[in-house]
Amino acid sequence: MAADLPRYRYNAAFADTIEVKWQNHWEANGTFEAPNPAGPLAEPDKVAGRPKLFVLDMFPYPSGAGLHVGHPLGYIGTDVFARYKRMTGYNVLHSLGYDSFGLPAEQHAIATGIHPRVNTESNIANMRRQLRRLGLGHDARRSISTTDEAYYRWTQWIFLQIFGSWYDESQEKARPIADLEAEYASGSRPTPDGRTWSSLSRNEQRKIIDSQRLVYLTEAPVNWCPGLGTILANEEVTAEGRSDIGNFPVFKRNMRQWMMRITAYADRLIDDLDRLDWPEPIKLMQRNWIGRSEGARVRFPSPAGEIEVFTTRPDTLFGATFMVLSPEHPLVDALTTPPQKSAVDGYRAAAAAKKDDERSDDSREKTGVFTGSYATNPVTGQDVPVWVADYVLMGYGTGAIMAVPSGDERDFAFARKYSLPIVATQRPPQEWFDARGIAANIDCSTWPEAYVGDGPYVNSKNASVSLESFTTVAEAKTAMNQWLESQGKGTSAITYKLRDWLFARQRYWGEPFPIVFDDDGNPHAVPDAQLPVLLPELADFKPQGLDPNDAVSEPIPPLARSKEWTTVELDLGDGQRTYRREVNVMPQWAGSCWYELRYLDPTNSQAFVDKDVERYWMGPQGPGHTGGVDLYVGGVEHAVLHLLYSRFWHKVLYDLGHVSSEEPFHRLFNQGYIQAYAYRDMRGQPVPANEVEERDGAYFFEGEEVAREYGKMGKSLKNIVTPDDMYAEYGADTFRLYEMSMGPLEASRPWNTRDVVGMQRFLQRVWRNVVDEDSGATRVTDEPASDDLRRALHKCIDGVGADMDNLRFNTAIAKLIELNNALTPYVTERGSCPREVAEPLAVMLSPLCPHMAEEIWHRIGHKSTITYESFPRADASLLASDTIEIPVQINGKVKYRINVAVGADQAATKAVAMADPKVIELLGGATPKKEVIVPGRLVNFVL
RNA sequence: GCCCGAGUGGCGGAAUGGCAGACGCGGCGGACUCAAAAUCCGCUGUCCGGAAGGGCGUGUGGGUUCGAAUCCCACCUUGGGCACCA
Repeated sequence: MAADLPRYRYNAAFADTIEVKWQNHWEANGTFEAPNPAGPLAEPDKVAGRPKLFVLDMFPYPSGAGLHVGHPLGYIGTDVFARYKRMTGYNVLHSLGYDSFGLPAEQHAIATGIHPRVNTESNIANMRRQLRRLGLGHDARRSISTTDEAYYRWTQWIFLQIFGSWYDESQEKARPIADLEAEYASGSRPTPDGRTWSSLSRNEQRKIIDSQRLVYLTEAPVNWCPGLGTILANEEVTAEGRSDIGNFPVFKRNMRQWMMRITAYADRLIDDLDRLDWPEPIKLMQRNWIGRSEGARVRFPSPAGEIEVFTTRPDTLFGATFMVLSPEHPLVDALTTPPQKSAVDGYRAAAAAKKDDERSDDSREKTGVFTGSYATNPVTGQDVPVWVADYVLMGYGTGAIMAVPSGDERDFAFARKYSLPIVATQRPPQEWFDARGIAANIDCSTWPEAYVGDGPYVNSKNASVSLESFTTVAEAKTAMNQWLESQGKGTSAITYKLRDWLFARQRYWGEPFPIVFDDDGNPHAVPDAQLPVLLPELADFKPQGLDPNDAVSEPIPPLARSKEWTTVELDLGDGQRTYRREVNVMPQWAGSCWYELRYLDPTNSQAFVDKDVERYWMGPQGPGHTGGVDLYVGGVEHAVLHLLYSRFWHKVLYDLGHVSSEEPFHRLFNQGYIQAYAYRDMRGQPVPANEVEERDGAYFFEGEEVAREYGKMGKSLKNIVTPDDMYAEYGADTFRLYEMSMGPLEASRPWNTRDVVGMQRFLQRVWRNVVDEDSGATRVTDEPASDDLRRALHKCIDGVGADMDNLRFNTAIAKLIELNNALTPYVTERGSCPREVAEPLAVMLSPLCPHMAEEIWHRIGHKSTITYESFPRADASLLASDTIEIPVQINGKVKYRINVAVGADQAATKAVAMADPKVIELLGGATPKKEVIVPGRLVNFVL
């Protein structure tokens, strides 16, 4: 019965009382407000003399479903780290804002008629409430939302900075577009057709300039769904080429779109990865996404004109025995001979019906058809047949390849299937033949597969070039590239998989473009004084649905509906004129490309961030350092897109001199995910996970056996557990502690509510050791602790500090539990708790469970917050003991343990071992063949 | 198909070349209680054995080493990512 419980028992109700009390106290006192060196939040005297630390969580979307227990994992981790670092003297900036534009709010608005802003703001309010109750030490003044007009004013401003720039390849940086125009005007840069700048019409000049901007309009291939009136992502298109929603036809076609020239930064985005403190797998994913490949463009003469291919292996050109064109390649018609026409047309029709990822399925057998024509290999002069195959995609390289079956697995399989010639260009090493059980030879008819790697070149010379003196790919590539260039048959080239970023959406709930068009269709920047360009109020947020089968219609986005908004009178230097506004909006990525910068200076109305403030929090920390956020924590799902787009925007801002850091995120840490079990009944319907019982390894719901699966938490799987459930049952401190104790931060793990109670029991024991449960009085006294307890304390301090530095909160918690387990019998026996243990224990606990620590801190007599107390330092003299127990092994197996003096050398250690009666017995009079004695570690006798 | 992770008690995990299983959950036994809950104490990898003690054990099979959960090779399972990228 609750009435029988001690009045000051630490339980959920009591935790709720103190947690809410301290959350209110911290808020009222601005406990976590971080001072800036300059600008509106400047408190220079508080900044002086402290190192800085900028800790950042990935920007959350305020979902209408609210948080489940998986969401705060990273937020708790960064909070523990930030709180720990405050205790070691750092000026820590930690805040959290909301990435609040986006599709779900818009779809909610379409469904309900409620304005997306209303819905978005209530979602944010709910998420703020859930997170506040967690006790996160955020600087609330810095919490911005991308939908704030004061925020997206600067998103638009940055867009205009990018729009107002071009990439100067010679300087390898972005520069203002005015510089480019000045170069044309002065004649230092020739115009494309050689006419003088001043002889061009204004429209001609505009075309030249606009085509070089970092943001530009171009025809780009998209999935156009006229029935929905919008463009769809690949994943929104079904295998049948219809829309997921509404089942309307989808047409793949080119449409005029805003693009961002991220490809201009491809090399820097790859190269600067080397200077970042990121997990290697993430760097690898970015490198692969950018996909830099160095090779050559080679031209093969053919009856239909030259066919250009890109190859990464120009050194194998002598082995190119056929060519393959993508079915969409423009020369296919001209190359197809009359007898082959029906076969080629049929193949092309079949390929057109397939989706790219289907064509990209490597397990699928390669298919193709012969065009009937031959091209000429430019190094051998031989005729090579030209085929069409759907595994070659038009979107990559030139849409045509030279096939070298001896050196490429796909080409090899294709050549075998269609009996095309295979000529070796390199001799594989002997081991290669041995491993495949065939005699070494360069007759590929005996080879079971292609050979890829270094090896002496064979069959690789003509009258003017020979590769046969080379043994490595790199040397041969260089030589072949030189020859191709000297003969005018090709050029060395680098291609990238990365493509420019499609930056327009036919939606309502996004940032409007600060762009207007004149009567000639030329885009102009909206003057800075007129930012932000606000979203117009609308009654209906849906894109205009059109005739579902009209493939050539143009989208009518929601913003186009407001006639008084789309038309605007402006004076852009040519007098007052009428312009029409851009009616697309920006993608959700825009707002998340620079949010970390706004946390630094959230209220600045003069600049997106004060330069001194940016330099302080994010500037380079030494020569060659990129600068950027000191710790960025988030899930691996953003490995490519968000992290690449933000890096790109940041580099543009750096080039234009707006920021001092070259990279936005210096150190990246990928947290794991919390997942959960879900259960389905016989019909495959999810059943409530919290009502499932386990018996003998099987699972039952209402008496019927159900199947268990493991995966995400979600409403539809009926396995959601929310932070609110945890606050009600255990309190925030227990919840925080449990999430941190489940495993290392980077690991994914299953949620198990049943296990949470262990952390609550731990906090109860701590509480009871310091406070009398019946009276609420402190049990802390100034009596000194015993030597043993003091040693346990310092061992704990030493270990916990190291674990916190390395984000190893799970083992830090285990060490704190051990200390408390040592303290418990001590307090039970004496009825009091030594202050010299209670205080450091409270301080060490405070990053993890700040409310209880703050409560204890005040109950034992302190008046100010525990937040800025110094983290305790271990006394080295108390860490060492006089003797140490080490194992004695016989043949590498532990048989016995001996105690030796700390610092004993090999001889002394051996002497102790050999003198021990048990060791003598184990040796049984034999003389060891070998003795391995590692001082301080072990003794091993090999008999 | 390719790339990158991960496989340790009944469960989450600890140990990153030197004592496998810290800490927590669960389970078993005990104390307190009329009883139950809560709390506290003890035990808890597995096999053989009455015990003392011993054998075996980190997905599987090999290898390196005095010594391997840890390093190397091959395979299996599983999670994530994806691009036939020429």
